[in-house]
Amino acid sequence: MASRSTAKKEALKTLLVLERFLPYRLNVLASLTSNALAQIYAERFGLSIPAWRVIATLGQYDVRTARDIATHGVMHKSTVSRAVSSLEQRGLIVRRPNEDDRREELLALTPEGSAIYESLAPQALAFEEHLVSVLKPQEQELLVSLIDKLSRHARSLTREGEGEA
Amino acid sequence: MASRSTAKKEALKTLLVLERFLPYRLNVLASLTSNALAQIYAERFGLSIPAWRVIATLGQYDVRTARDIATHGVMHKSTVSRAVSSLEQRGLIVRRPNEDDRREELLALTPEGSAIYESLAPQALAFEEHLVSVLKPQEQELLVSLIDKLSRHARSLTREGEGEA
DNA sequence: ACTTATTGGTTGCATGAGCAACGGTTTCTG
DNA sequence: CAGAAACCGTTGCTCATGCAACCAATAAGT
Repeated sequence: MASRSTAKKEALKTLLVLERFLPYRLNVLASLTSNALAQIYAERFGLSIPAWRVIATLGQYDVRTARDIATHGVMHKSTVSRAVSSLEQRGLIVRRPNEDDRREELLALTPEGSAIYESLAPQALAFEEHLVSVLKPQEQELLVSLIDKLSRHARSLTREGEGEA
Repeated sequence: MASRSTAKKEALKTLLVLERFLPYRLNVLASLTSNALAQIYAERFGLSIPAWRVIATLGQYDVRTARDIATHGVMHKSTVSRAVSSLEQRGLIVRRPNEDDRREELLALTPEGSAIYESLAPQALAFEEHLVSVLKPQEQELLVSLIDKLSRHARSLTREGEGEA
């Protein structure tokens, strides 16, 4: 399992160790947590990640437009659009045209949607707590502050602050 | 922009603040860094994330099977399979059947693949360095150790250690 | 040795997401 | 006030990806 240091030709030297590469580590960790979390909202409620983010945002803010949700959840507007359609079909949210600006639609959770939110949010928080329970409270704070600092910086490296899921 | 605390019915209370939710934060940060990094290997070399991981792994280990790469890069085997096909077509890697076990194929970079690796890896490292330059060296170490601790723990919460990109 | 289970890798299928173009509205500008 | 520009949201297209079924090869069990 070790490295064959001398191949036929000059062995190319190891420039980068993937497991130590920060973007890789971040992706792995994000994937792990996303997947674990998805087991909650996908298996139990049939929600996709975007759908879950829509619900979480509406649970947090009561009423928002699709665009607000996209910005807030760092999702593409088409992603949000489809998630919203699907949630509406399932009767979890309602859309109401904004009479002041008829381009946009105000979205809100239905009672059924709220019920899901109220059931899901505590489970999500419990998961989070369980996840970070390996860290000391002090470490938890530190982690969050480091992540935020990095995120702010990373945002400035990309052209914009848009993105995907 | 604040919360309308008293809606028609009982306003549902905010249970979860998305921006403070760790899995969300991790996803945002991972997306930001992935996208920024992808600008390097996608725009300049036309590589996808899986392709880049294959190259990085082969650059690191010289010779591996597809399965090794999948495990190592936390990718699905079908993802790796397709990435490998595409890289082979482009002449960046070669496959050689393992005579000892003819189910598997040994993969290695071609000179062209190595050239890309040798050009790309330093750029990736430079990007990483630039990214973490907002953190003090001490903070960088801390971040990595926290991430690793969390990753190990998260892995134990999922059924397996497989995943996606 | 023969059957059965396991493993490495590929591929068809369905889903999901980004992109870009579009329709309908509002705002900005002259 | 008319035309251009910006903006919200939708949709067709394409591509990436996870899943599951599958083929070929090896290992395990009897």
